[in-house]
Amino acid sequence: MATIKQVAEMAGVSVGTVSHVITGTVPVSGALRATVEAAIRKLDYHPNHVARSLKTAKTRTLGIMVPDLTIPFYPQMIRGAEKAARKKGYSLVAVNSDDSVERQKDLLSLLRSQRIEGLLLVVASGLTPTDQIARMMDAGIPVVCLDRVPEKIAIDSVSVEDGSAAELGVAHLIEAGYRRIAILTGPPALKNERRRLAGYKRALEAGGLTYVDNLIWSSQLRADDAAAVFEEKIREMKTPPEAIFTTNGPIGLGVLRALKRLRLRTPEDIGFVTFDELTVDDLFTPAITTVVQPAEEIGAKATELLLEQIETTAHSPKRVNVRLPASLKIRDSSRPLTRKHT
Amino acid sequence: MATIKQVAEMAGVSVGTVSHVITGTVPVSGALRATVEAAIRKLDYHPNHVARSLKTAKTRTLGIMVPDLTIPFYPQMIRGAEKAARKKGYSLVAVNSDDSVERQKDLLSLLRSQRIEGLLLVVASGLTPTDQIARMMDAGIPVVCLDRVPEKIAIDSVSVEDGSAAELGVAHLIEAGYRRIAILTGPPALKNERRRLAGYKRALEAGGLTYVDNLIWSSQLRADDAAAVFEEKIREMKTPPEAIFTTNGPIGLGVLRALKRLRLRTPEDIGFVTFDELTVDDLFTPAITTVVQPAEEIGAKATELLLEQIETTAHSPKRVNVRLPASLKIRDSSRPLTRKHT
DNA sequence: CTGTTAGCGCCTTCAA
DNA sequence: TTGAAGGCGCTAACAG
Repeated sequence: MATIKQVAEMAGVSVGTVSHVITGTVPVSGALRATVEAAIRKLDYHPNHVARSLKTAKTRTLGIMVPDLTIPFYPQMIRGAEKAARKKGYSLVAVNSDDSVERQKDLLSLLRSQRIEGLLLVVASGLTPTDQIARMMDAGIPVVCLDRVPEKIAIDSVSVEDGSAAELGVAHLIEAGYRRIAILTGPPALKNERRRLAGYKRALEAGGLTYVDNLIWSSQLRADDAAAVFEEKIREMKTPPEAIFTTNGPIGLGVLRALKRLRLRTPEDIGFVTFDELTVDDLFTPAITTVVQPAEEIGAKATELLLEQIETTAHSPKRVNVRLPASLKIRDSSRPLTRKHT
Repeated sequence: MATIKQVAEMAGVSVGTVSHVITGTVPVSGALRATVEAAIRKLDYHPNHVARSLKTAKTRTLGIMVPDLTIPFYPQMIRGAEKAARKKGYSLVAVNSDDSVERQKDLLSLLRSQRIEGLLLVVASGLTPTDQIARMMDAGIPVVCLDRVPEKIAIDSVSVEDGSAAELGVAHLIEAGYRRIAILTGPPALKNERRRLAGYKRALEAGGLTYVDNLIWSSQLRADDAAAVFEEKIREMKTPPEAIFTTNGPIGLGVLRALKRLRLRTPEDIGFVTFDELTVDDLFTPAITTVVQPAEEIGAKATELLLEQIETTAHSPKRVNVRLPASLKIRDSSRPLTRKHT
């Protein structure tokens, strides 16, 4: 690998001059610039970011940590983040925590060693060790949380407007004539899940319905778990609910599997609306009505926030919590109810 | 950010000693080790990888470039690569080229500046500028290609066994009773596509069928394009084929869309088998029979190959081209034909 | 075992 | 506009 010194030699100038033409911070005469550039090409020289970073104490690298790259929501988010970062000349190093607090800890440490200048974080779903994050911020590395907003820590965040997004979905079911609407959320330990539940309640109230505790269920964030919980609940009820609302993708998928096993059709036997797209295209059935999060926007917005913090030396103490609106993609699973009900 | 010097000071030892306890290359007495570790914790010290890399000329970082993070195949591949890399203490920086040769060029340059020690590459689908890649290898940075195998360049690669994978799918259709089987491939410029086409032909021959040119179609690698080509072909034929085989996911999706628009059902009106899973779960219909590539394995195997090259200084000149077998996931769209045919 | 020290490649004053 | 030189944080000899 060629070094700046070799380039300087070949061009017959000093390393300083080469550095100047590369960074463009100091003017260099056209003639010299040309010889230098020729040398760069001839040697296939690529400035050593490592050395540059050491010198400038700036890596121009951001970290982004997600729980699972294979959940479609996250690659979309990453794509949004990457676009925003590149626009400002930053690179992204993406890591996935497998939703494990342990791994998250290791990776956080790794990212710090790599001297990322800022972190986009989707926290792992266990009890988030806030001290890890706090230490990062103490060290002057800005952190913006996405999607999941951790509690007990003042931190910038960007996520969907949980409450109104859930309201959107549930209100739609009510409007379609469904009355006994159950909800299956993720762990109540997650703030987002609680806010989605709150949105559900608000929608019911606005629709003149009262919520009953035994229609409010929760499970872990895995499809299998959700399927098991749902099946059990349905089995132990005399009359099943008219519709089910789920607050995220994996759980929605689990419910769908359970429905199949229970030989229940949607919407014929039960109405269904879920957070997050369950499949990649509209042409598959059952066509599920979904509350769609603006994944790319979330990634982009979070990155902008992060870069702002990085680039303004001023340590602004005010926390920003951006909430982006969701949209509703209406499909078959929430078709208006025609049967007679109370 | 604390430095090694501060740690040394607090622990009352030399930087050398601190370095020794960190790297573990030189034994340090238990007592000193303990004080040093205490200092590290107290200062929240994280070794500066940037400085270390500069000194050792090793970044322990691999690059991986894919055309599109939102195609499910690639995140799976990345996951496999990441696991394999982490096992050996390497990190991955993932970038996506948007399938643009231009962007690929920029990113290759960026990765070189970042001093990655090896590259896992899925080439962008235009005319791959092999010189870019060649220069990389000349610079001593090993490259392993995944999925798409570029031509006109001797390079290690890991991908599915294109030919036999296609054979698998087509033979299955034949066995199910289909006779006039059309194929829609991606651009013939891609070697993989040509090999899949060859597999199709082989399967036909083995089944005692002859292939006819007007049942061999190709389109760009985008769903829209595939849909358009398929519709046009179907429209201009007097008798449509009994089945269609597509050689990758986006194209398969396109055909599915076209079928819907044409009001053709599968398998009732036309049998259908495609490369790559079209949806995330089995419970959606139409349930399409697919040739499934071992995505994670491809990523893992490629990484192992790459690391082997990195860690053996010996510049072994022999090229390895690993081909992993695909499996067939049989679903409804290839149900045995019951109608009478020739 | 422990300490000392010379760079790794680059950018950035500072002088010329 | 150009060149010379210090030092970023760390590791790897080497010396003690």
